Formats: sequence, C-alpha cells, structure tokens
Amino acid sequence: MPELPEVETIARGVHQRVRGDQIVQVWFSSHKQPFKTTARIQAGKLPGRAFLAVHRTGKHIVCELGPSGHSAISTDTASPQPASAQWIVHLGMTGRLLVTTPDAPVAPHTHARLTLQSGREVRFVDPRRFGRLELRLLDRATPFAAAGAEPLTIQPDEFAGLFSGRKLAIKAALLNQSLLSGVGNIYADESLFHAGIRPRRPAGRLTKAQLERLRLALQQVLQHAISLGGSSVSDYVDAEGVRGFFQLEHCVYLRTGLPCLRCNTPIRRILVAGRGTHYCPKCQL
DNA sequence: CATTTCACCTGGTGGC
DNA sequence: TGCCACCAGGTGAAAT
Repeated sequence: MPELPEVETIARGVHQRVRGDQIVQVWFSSHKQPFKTTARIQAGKLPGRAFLAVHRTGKHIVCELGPSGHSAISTDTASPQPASAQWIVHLGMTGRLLVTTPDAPVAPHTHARLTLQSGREVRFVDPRRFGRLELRLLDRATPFAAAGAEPLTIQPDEFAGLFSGRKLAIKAALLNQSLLSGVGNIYADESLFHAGIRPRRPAGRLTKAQLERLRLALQQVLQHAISLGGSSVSDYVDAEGVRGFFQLEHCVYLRTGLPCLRCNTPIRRILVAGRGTHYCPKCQL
C-alpha cells in the first residue's frame, strides 16, 4: 500500500493518537522477517519510553521516543543523559500501523503490539513481511535520514539535477529512493500521466520544461492524495482502519484497457524496472 | 559506477 | 471445488 501519501496519512493519525503516551509492554511475533533490529532487542529497549512525536520521512514512519527508565531527574551532572530513541517503521508492500483499543480482535499477520499507558495498542500487521521495524538508540546511532530528496519541497534546479546524464527510464528514476524518497508505483505513473511524459523516456533526455512539468505534477498529485487520505487499492487503511479515497482519482494506475479519461484511448500496461506501468499512448509522449 | 534482475513473502483473482 | 499462472503499494543484494 504505502507510498508517500499513505505513509504521511498514517504518521499523522498515529501522532494524534499516541503523542505523550508511554509504552508499558510489548509483544513481537517470532518471525525473523520484519525485524531489522531483532525483536528481542526491541522488546527490551522499548518499554518505559514515551511517544514524543510521530512523523514521516520518505516512506518511513519515524516515532520519536523519549528516554526509558524512571531516573528522570538526576542531580549528578556528571552522569550520562538517558538516551532517547527512534522506532522506525517501514510498511513494505502490505504493512499496516494501527492504533487500537486493547479488545480489538488481533488481525492475522500481526507482528508487533505495543501496549500503552492509556490502554491503547499500537499494532503492526504485515502479511507479506516486506516491512521493517528498526530501533535506533540515539546515543549510539545518528537520527534517521532518508537517502533521497523530499519530493514535496524539492526545488526546480535540484529536481532537474537528479536526472541529468542518466540513461535509465524516467519512471525507474522516479522509483529510485536514493534520488527521491517517497515516490512509488502509483504516484510515478500518475505524475507521468499528468506531465504528459512516457514512462520509458530516458531521464537525462527530458527538457528543462518537461522536468518542471513533472515536478509540479508530482507535487500536485502527492498533495491531492494526502488530502484524500491516500490510495486504497486493495487493503490500505490509515491508523484508524479507515480507507483512503485517492484511488477514485487515478487516471492510469491499474486502468489497463480502460479509456483514457482525457482522450478515450485505451490505457496501456508495460513493464518498466520490473513494475507494472500504465500510461496513455496518446497523451504521453 | 550505473543499471537491471531477482529473491524475499502471502493472498487475491481469473481461466480452465 | 481445485489447481495454476499471474498480479500486487517495496527494496536491497547480486549480476551485468
């Protein structure tokens, strides 16, 4: 499910519901897969910490956690400060991060349950286990930073610079998280449609004007999707379990064979960078 | 170094 | 109903 608008929606929802709440107990599944920091380490280091804030960076949800333990105020100025931490959640293809009441039925493929002081639970559910849960202790690790640029705020020159000299398809470049962080398959296809650019065009051969159209289309599509709570193609839901509405606005994604909403030409599906890619052969050149 | 391919997982859908 | 091929929001390691 999760590209920038979906991750943003979830991060906002979780933030609203857990800010100030403290983790009192944790449970993790015995699967190895979704745990980047081992489940055992996370289970040992999470209890006692409070959620200070939850935000999005690229496709990652970053939970800012306070220091653990109860030795809040030390009069000994020489003693080390208790370390704050970050709990980083990546949703992969099918991950969900939910804030529930304790009595809510536990969904299949639930891999993490954090019980909070208020009684509520933060739950991570992920059938395919492509997601990742990582704990960063900020006394020994640097704060999380995305590799690529932030699509919502990138400026024209920097955006154009990402693609200059590159021979790969523009769509493959948009999906590369070390260039831009947060763009996935849906929003790559949709923004290329709105910019009138074919997905297979070599990135480095786009004109400055085309690149600027693409930047603006990308930002508009992402903002619009955020305002509608993201795209629910099959099972995406926000932190409350509510579906998004941007799938109703898709012009090309998963519309193979259906008439283009602008010119009625049937939408085509091809493979680019191994991903299903949808475009209008008449509107996109 | 840049780019492409593939493995990692489960589940839903549609054809036969 | 069953079986099978194919498809799905992502990414990082290996191959080219």
